[in-house]
Amino acid sequence: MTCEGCKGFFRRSVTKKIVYECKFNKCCHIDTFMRRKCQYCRLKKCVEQGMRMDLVLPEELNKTKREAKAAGSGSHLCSSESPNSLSEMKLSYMEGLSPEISELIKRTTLNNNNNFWPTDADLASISVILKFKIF
DNA sequence: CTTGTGAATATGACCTAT
DNA sequence: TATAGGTCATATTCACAA
Ligand SMILES: [Zn+2]
Repeated sequence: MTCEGCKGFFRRSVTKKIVYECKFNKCCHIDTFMRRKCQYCRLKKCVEQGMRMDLVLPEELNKTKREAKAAGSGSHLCSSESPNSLSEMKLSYMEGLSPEISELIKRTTLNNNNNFWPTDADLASISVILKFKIF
């Protein structure tokens, strides 16, 4: 649940993978006025309040979706290299990982119900996960 | 060092889609 | 119906000339 402003801000931030920077101490007070003054702290608060980046359609997938729609009725000529599903896309990030890490990621993000999300303890035990852009 | 101006970016209220 | 992406007028920031 969020306002339209933060909804748009969050979506733009995630899809474009923008990395903001706080000009102060990463602890700016965010309200309807100040939210426009520090994007870093705004995004930080969005996450703190529970907004999840994994609920934003990754740009790469969104692109194939748009292309499919733009193609109109004739759904031919679809020789795109882009992934056709979230699972397919996430799998491309699995290459080169140890089987243990790979399995852990699969179990926590690919096949299970939408409500499951790793706890801080889970994340701490697999800091390697932070390397993935999609997170 | 101020001010004006137009381009580039970001925002958010409203809309559409599933 | 709930929630996510799309739209685009408006607002803000930026670059640079005067
Ligand atoms: Zn800040």
